[in-house]
Formats: sequence, structure tokens, C-alpha cells
Amino acid sequence: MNIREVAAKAGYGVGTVSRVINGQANVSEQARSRILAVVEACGYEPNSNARYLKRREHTPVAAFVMGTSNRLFSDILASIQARLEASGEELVVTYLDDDAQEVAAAIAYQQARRPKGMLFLGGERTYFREAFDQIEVPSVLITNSAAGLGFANLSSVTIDNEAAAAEVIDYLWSRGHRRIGLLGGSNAPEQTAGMRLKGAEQALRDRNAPFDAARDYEPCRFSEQDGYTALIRLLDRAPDITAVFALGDVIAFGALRAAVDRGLAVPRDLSLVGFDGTALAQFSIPRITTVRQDTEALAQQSVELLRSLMDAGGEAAHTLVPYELIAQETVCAR
Amino acid sequence: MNIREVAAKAGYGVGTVSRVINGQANVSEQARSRILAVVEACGYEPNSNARYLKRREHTPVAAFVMGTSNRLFSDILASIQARLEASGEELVVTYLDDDAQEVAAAIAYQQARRPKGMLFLGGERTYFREAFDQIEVPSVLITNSAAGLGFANLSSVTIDNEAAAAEVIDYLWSRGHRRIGLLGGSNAPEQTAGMRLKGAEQALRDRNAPFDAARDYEPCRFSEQDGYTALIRLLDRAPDITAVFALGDVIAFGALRAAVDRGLAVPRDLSLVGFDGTALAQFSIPRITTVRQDTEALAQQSVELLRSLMDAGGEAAHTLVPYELIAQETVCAR
DNA sequence: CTGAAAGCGCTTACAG
DNA sequence: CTGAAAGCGCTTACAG
Repeated sequence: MNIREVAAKAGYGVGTVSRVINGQANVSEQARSRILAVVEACGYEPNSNARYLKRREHTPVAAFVMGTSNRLFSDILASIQARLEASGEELVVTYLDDDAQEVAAAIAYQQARRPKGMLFLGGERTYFREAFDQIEVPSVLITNSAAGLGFANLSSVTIDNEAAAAEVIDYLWSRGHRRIGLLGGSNAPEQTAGMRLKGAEQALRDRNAPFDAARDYEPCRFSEQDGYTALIRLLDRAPDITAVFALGDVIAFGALRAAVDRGLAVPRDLSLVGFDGTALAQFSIPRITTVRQDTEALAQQSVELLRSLMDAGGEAAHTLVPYELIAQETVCAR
Repeated sequence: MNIREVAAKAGYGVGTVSRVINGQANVSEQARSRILAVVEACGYEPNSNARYLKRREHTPVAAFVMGTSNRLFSDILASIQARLEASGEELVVTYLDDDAQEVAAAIAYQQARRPKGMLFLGGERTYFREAFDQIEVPSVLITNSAAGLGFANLSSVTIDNEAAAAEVIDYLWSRGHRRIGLLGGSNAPEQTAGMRLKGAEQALRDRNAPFDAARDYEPCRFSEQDGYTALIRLLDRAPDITAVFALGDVIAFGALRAAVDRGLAVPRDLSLVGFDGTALAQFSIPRITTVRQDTEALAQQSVELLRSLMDAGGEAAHTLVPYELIAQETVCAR
């Protein structure tokens, strides 16, 4: 079933059918209703390849997700998809490795499929700075800031990762912790987790805390298993730490299990803070003290920013959404 | 940059360029290398809309995921995407509500985008029976069986949900539990969770257990929060149950938290079994006794079945992958 | 081995 | 308000 068959059945030309389908004004009521009836009866749907080819507009919005086990990202993604769908936009999701080069993947994707827009869930500023100039479509970086990078087609929406991480350190410090371990992400300087690492390190340095990254920081990917083994390694190396700040809930969740398996009571023997405020932290036993990111706000803002960029004339903007340290059950005073 | 420009730069016709790009044999070595050089230099990538339009082959493989918080599905999905990508196939993911009509969504999608193939993560046999005849593209149902439905273009790969659920009941029974509550999914008869419900109910009936679905079963969606509130409702209604079988880990995880908040020690006061064998069960405190599904096998088989269906001549097949009841820390004897 | 031409299914000026 | 025609960027018989 194609547009010609619909036109024939309805007794109009294909141009008129096209106008009806696309809701254009200059069509008679009679033509509209007759054509709509045929479309309805046949269950006709326009071929999107032909449509996009003609409009030179191409495929749907593409999302690149860093890491496959990050619950925060699935939550945001589901909300973004629902919002996009509400306005008739499709979303194509590509999962990348934690340490993949997201911008390189996006460049290849852009060439092949010409998406309307692109969304990055997680990302490293360094990669954007170096290669994003090859990206022509409207894009939004989510959970990291693109401010200062100077790309007219790249907006961003994020919490202030550095400040939030500093607040975690402040919180632990105020509870008497002096030897604090850091867990997760990589030390790639400008990755989402890297920004948190930076904020935490700076806060420790501000307090003249005895922090030595080589000993007190253990990088790992965003998965429970990686968080588990990373904490084991960290404890082996720095057994005197009294608190651990995991740079993501999924890591904290694995670390919590590792601590318990080591015979450490949390928080009595070891305090633990996560990051993201996902269901993992909320339903875990004990509940994990964490930094809550508002996934709905993140999703809503990203869609809005993308849309503004896609409408000609929209300018890149960098939005900060609020975060909140939620004191739950995995930190106690020293 | 389009194929005509490449042809002009290389000094050949567009037909020859097309043949080179598509790796066809009947091209001279000289033409191939000259064209490849131009392609390389310009970073040319063929426009996929035009390509798919022409080939009448259309867009990439589409996956429909039932529910947005189901960790099992994200695990399978990541593995499927990696496998597809290895053979140059793209995957487009659509998240649906737990209770959406996946086949209706697929029909609309098929009309609009003509995917090469479709994958369903979760699904209800009833919907397939009623409407799948409108689907023309090769498809695979994952985590539920399509055996007996008789569609030539629908394969399936799943564990035996009924048998696995019966085994859980058997296990709880052998540990002395007589009043067993069931939690999660809907009573839609042939949904993935519904199959488990069916197997569990049958096993209880086989033992003449005093099971009354209206009282001892509480449906809910696949999320921690829903599992949490569902267990509360179940316990309010049937306070004498000694064990709960949650039809998914994500539900069990929320239920575990609810039990503890109610002052029930798990497993001393209440035993709990999950389903799926995800990281949630593996890292939870206590570790949740669960039925492990082999996500890698599920992913590998689905891709294989889909590929066989896409290669002309492939026949629909219905594969059962093994499951394993993993006794962990949330069940004790009565 | 190669080029010229038709056509995939749409949308959009252009006439009328 | 409507139709006929061009053209989006490819692939693929068809000649040569």
C-alpha cells in the first residue's frame, strides 16, 4: 500500500493525499474526509524512508548511552522517550561501552543516518572539545556540562557534579570522617564521573585531608560487579578508610555487598555514599545515602533544549538542575 | 556529499561507485581502489534513507521492551545490540508500558518504518495470537514462547516459565512452606509473568495447597516501587503467608525492602524468592533466592533465530534455554 | 567491467 | 483547491 494506491482509491492525486496526511491547510473538507477514510480503511502509513529522503530530514532523534547497567540512564531514557513520542518523535538508542568514544560514534552515526538530533547520556567534555565540530545536528549532553565549549548546536543539562561531590565530602567530613576513599568511574578528567572525582578531590584538598588518589581512589565501570571488586581492591590498599564515596549508585550497591562480605557492618565499620538517587539506593538494605538527581527534570529539560535547537533560531543553552543530598542509612558519625 | 559527487571526483559513474560501496565483485581493481580513496578522503557515507527506500528493505531491527525498569531486559538488550552491531546491524529500541499492547505497537511501527526484523522483550501470547498475522517481518519473541501459535515469521526463545515457577513452589514446599503468596505481573493469562503465575498456581493446586488467587496473589508492574506497595497490600490481606514468590527480581527487591520496613526479618519471618537472576538479586542484602535466566544465551539465541528468519528459507523455531534455581539467602525452612 | 536510465515512495513548488 | 511533474540519493537490471 503506497500513496498512489490511496490516491487512486480516494479519487484524488497523490499531492492532495500528501497534503492531507501532513495536515496542510489548503485542502477541501470533502477531499480531506474522503482521503482520511481510505487511509483509515487501508491502515496506510507513509513510508518513512521516502519521506525522510524527500524532506532531507532523515532519521529520528538518536540517543547514545554510556554504559549499559546504569540505572539512572534507563530512568532518564524512558522519560525522554515518552516525551518525544508525545510530540510524534521517535528515539533510537545506542548503548556504548563506559569507555567508548561517544563523539566518534556519533560522527559515524550522523554520516550514515542523518538524525534530526542527538542526545548523549553521559559523556566526556574532552571528546566533545576535540571532535564535536564535525557534528552538524542539534545535540544535548545530559549529566555533564557543555558550557564553555562554544558549540552553537550543543546544549547541556546537568546537575553541578563538582559541587554535589564537594557536598558529599563536606557531609562526611562533618560526621568526623577523615580518611575517605573514592570509588568508580575513570580518572578521565572531564567525564561525568570525573567531574565528581574532581569536586571530591578538591574538597578534600581544601580541608588538607590526607588524600592520595593513587591509593585512595579506585576507578571502575558503572556496574554492581565492578563496584564490588573495586571496593575489595580499595580496602586491600587503604584499610584505614572510614568512609567510601562511590560515584554512582550502581557502584555503591555492589560496594555495599562487598563490604558486608568482608565482615564490615555498614555504616558502623564503614560509611558509604552513592550518587544518582536511583531505586537501587532507595530500596537497598540499608538505604544508601546518595545525591538525588531529578530524572524527570533532566528528561524534560533535555527534550526542551533539543527542541529549541531543532527549531531554527534556537541557541545553545546550558541548564543546571538542582540536586539533593539524601541522608539515608549508610553513614554514621565517627 | 552524495554518490554523484563521489563518482565525479573518482572519474566513474554512480553505478560503479555503488558497486564498490556494496562490495560487489564485478568491478576492476583500479576502479575499486580509486573510488575507495575518494570515499575515504571525503568521509562519504551513503544516505540510508535512499538506500533503504531503494532496497525496499527499510530500517534497522526494532526491539520492543515491555516495561522500563526491568533489569533483565536491559541486560539482554545490551547483549543483543552488541551482537547485532558485530554484523553491521543497527537496533532501534522502543520502551512500552508494562501493560501496553506490544503487537499493536509493532503493527504501527512496521507500517511506518519497515524494519528488517523485530524483537519482543516480554510479550503476551494472546496479543500475538490475535494480531500477529498483520506482521510481515521476521520476529522473535524473547522470554515467552510462541510455540503453537503457528506463525511462520515468529520464532521465540525463552526458559520454560511454567516449569521454573513450579520448581520454585516445589522448593518452598519442600522447606515446609504451606501458605505461599504470589507477587507481581498481571493475571493476563499468557504474558511472561502470567506463565509463571500459571505454573505456580498449578503446582500449588497439585499439592492441594490452600491457594486463593483473589487473596494470595497481588499483581503489580515490574518496578521496585510497585513491588514494595504490592507486598504491603498482600501482607495486609493475607498476614498468615510464610513465603512470597515475586515473579521478577525487581519486584522481589522492592518487596524485600517492604518486608523489612514492616519489621519482618527475611527469611526468618518471611521467605522470599525472586525471578530472573539479575544483579539486583545477586548483590542485594540478603542475596535473593531466584531463578537465573542465562541472558547471554537468550541474547545469542534470539539474534541467531532472527538471522535465520531474515535469510530467506529460515523457518520459525522455538528454543528453550535452561534455567537454574539459585538458592541464596532469603528462604529458610519452617 | 562500466555507464545511462529507471524507479523506490514520498513532498513540494508550479500551474491552473 | 487540485494535479502533473520534478527530484530527494540511492540500487539494479540492461546494454554495451
